[in-house]
Amino acid sequence: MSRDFSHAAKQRRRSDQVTLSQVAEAAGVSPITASRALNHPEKVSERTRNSVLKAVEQLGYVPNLVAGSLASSRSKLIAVIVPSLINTVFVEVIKGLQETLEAEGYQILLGNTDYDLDREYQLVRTFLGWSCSALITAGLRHNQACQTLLNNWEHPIMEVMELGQGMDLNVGLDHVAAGRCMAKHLVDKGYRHIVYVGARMAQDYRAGMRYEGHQEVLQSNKIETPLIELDTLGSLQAGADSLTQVLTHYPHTQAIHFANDDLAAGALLAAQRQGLSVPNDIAIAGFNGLPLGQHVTPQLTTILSPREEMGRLAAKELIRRLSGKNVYRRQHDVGFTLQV
Amino acid sequence: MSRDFSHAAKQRRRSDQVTLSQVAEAAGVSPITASRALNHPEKVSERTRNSVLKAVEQLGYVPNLVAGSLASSRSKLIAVIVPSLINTVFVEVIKGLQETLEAEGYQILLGNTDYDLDREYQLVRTFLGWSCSALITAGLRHNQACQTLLNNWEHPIMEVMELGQGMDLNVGLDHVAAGRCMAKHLVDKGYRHIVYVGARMAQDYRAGMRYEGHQEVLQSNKIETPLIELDTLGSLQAGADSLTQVLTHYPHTQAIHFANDDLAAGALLAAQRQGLSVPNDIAIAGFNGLPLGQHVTPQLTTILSPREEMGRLAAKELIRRLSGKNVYRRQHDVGFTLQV
DNA sequence: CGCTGTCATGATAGCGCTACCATTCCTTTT
DNA sequence: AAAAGGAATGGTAGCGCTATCATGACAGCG
Repeated sequence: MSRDFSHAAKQRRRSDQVTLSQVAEAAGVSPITASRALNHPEKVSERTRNSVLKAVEQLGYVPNLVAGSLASSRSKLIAVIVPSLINTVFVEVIKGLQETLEAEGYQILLGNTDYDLDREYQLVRTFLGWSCSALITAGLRHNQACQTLLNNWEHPIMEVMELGQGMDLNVGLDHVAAGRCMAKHLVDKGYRHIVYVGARMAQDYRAGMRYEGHQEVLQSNKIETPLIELDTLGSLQAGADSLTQVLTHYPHTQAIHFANDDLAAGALLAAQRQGLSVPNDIAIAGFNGLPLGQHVTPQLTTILSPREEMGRLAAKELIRRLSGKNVYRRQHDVGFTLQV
Repeated sequence: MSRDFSHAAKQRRRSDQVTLSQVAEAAGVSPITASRALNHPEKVSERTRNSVLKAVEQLGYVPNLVAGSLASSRSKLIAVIVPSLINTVFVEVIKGLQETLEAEGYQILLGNTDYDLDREYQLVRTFLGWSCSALITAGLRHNQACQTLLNNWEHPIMEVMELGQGMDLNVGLDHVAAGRCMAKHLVDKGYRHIVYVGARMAQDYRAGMRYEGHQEVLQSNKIETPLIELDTLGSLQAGADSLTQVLTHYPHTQAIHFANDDLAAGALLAAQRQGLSVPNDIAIAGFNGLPLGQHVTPQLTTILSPREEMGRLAAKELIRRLSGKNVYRRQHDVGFTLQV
């Protein structure tokens, strides 16, 4: 009869990773004390702490965060979901978030929905599975499944970019008001033939909200509200192309209100190449306040949104909440500035 | 004597999360079969699979990926470490990576080193703790600790952006050659007073490599190689400012070779504002081929690097490796194109 | 008819860590 | 002096999942 090695055979340390127990042994303490030395240094004596840290160093121990998260059902992960990385706007928000969160030791789990709410739901599901400590998502609109899932989730949720009644925390700006603001500016300047150019507004519904504000103002001034909607997302090229389209369809156009600065700058540069004078022959307005807009001549008329600041503020509020403090406000309006 | 409730008291399901066991029970199978139904659907009968999926749906089960990763010591996480998010170049690479990885069900764990190699080491440590399946990092230079850590790591490592002898996989381009290429172009055009403008080249050492190539060509043509180095990272504003600086220090300058397109475009637009004709009064060259450069008039002379493509290619090679196939090559030169 | 192989499923034992209580050894209080 | 409180440490038992092996059912085969 052969010996029973079944138990030994079941040993399955698949990696030769150094574990906390080995560190503990080397430091002459119990595993749990070693854990405390690393995660709650104030709870152990200085002597113990030092010997544990020394052992960590010597053995080249790298904490297994997966195991730690499972045991504590907490993690230093924060999910960030954005609709696009092409649009620099989101990247700038991510930058603000990242800067602030990383300083507090949080890691960003990044997801891109490509403006698809079903994709968003999938990402949320996955991210919840990683027991993230919080979720940051761009926008207030979600599909039903996502809404339900998030309502039953016990961690903070931060919705950024736009302002409104969110699920939990919210930092953003009022896009309808921004659209109104720019439209009012154009009307006040005396323009009466104003075209709005948007791109995939069903997806980028915030551009749609700005168009709503735009419409409101123009209609109350009894002005037509022609709209040109592009299939492609904002880019310099799309902006340049749209200029031709506008001039063909609406030859009397005096001003174009673009959904964003990429489009506007593309059109402005294209206009110059075609020998059109801006704003004498045609006025061009954008949205976002991209650096580019401030460097072209003439400067682009645009609405400046504090994107990095929005990210930073959102991250800060989230951290307050995560550390158990009260948040100042659940809703933050970061506002916008008209830049002429 | 009081009864012993210690066992009951220790029950500590801290969340009311639905577990796989509950799903299994609802579906009338064992937990392990439920696990198989979800992760290896081909290994269970269709009947079983369906009843498990139904139970998942009904109970709103969200898999706990942390537990799964711990048990299998695998995860669908991929760490991505970049030196900056301000520089759009890295964002474009991330975009390429993200697009490809997300399609294969991988999640991106994003880290930003701010061009600090010690910070990079910290990030790597953290990310290894999440048992990522792979690590993607920008650049071939790492500090000693990081190098050691990664050498002992058993998962694929992908180093992007630059080309050379890496630790494992590598996708990038030759920056010295790029610098040489542009310098040669400027010399061939007949310019003899050429200034190189870089920004924080100790950190952004790839810009430094391009400067090396630039120097090489100029020196072999017996041309001086004046250098202006800025403290701030590339931006339109910095480019505009540097133009003044160049013209003050080197009034005879015929051409400026900028470390990147942000700087170059900023200078070009500033030159136009000052009434200088480009390239007659002064020629301006950049690096990267940002869309902006192609829309200003005249078009920016630049070196086009396929950044999104680089990300996509890197992701694809990584996925090949992760799925156990052989990679085509460990090193990929994505090349560059001179755009006049 | 028993032998082997294949397929679907199940039982067991961890993955590496931390929550929760228990214990020890002090110092402080009345 | 005994009781109470506090600080440092340790033992035990999971967190929710999957790897590994074991089992049972059934088909094919000489």
